[in-house]
Amino acid sequence: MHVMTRLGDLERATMQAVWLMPGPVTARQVAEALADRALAYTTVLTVLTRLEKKGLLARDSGARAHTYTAVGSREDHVAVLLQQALGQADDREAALQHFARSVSPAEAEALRRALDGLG
Amino acid sequence: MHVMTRLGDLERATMQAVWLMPGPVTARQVAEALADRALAYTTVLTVLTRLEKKGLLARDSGARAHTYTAVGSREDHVAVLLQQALGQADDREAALQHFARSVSPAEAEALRRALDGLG
DNA sequence: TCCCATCTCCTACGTCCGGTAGAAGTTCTA
DNA sequence: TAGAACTTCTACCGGACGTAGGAGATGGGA
Repeated sequence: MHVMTRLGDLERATMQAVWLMPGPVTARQVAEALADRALAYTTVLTVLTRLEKKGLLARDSGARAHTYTAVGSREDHVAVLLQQALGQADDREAALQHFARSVSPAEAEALRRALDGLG
Repeated sequence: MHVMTRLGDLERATMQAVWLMPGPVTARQVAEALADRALAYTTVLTVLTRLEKKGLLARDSGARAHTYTAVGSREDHVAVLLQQALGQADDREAALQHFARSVSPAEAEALRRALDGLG
């Protein structure tokens, strides 16, 4: 997965929409999901194309209306973002320690469980 | 610490330089630290000003040559970035679990220790 | 005291990214 | 076959950043 993960607001909202809908999605469906923004259909098309170029969506041009599928899950995406953020650190472990102190108790618990499950 | 805009390459390099040097720093010192980039002095000035506007640096205009100090540590900064990344998640705990599986063993260990130290 | 080196401030320009969308061309369908 | 629905190409605009010059202020040395 490349490092092209810099998303704008609309791009983010588009990804959310795609992640929420099950299976491959058409531009029209995305447009409807983003109906509150009252975007031109072609705007949605453009955004989908850009997201494909960024490697976040895969396009199936088979049918008349092309369909798009998220390449990774939302959690995968966030994991990448987290890794990128961590990449800014000089001392990754120190940064993680700071971070650990900044999460909620429930999140700390979730982290503990995940770490325990690593084997 | 509010939500700061993203940092560009030069801005990031500037922050690194400031974090590496102890105590308040003058523009000239930063310029020297970034000597490999052969920047105009005023370029450094501009970047420092922008970083101040973004809340990452604090300026002391007392002396003839103003001095700049990092508002937070590099680890603080990374912690904020990590929180921001986490903010993209729908299910924060699930995202953390994915993340936990993506860190190195040493980092996992550091995380465990930090979590244990939370009390 | 006077001049130069140094500093700050303001302004600006070019570029890239992201939001937004129209025009034109293609294809399905009633 | 006409119109609806789709795709492709191109474009414009604003904001963020990298980059920097000119103008004005000022301290230190000759």
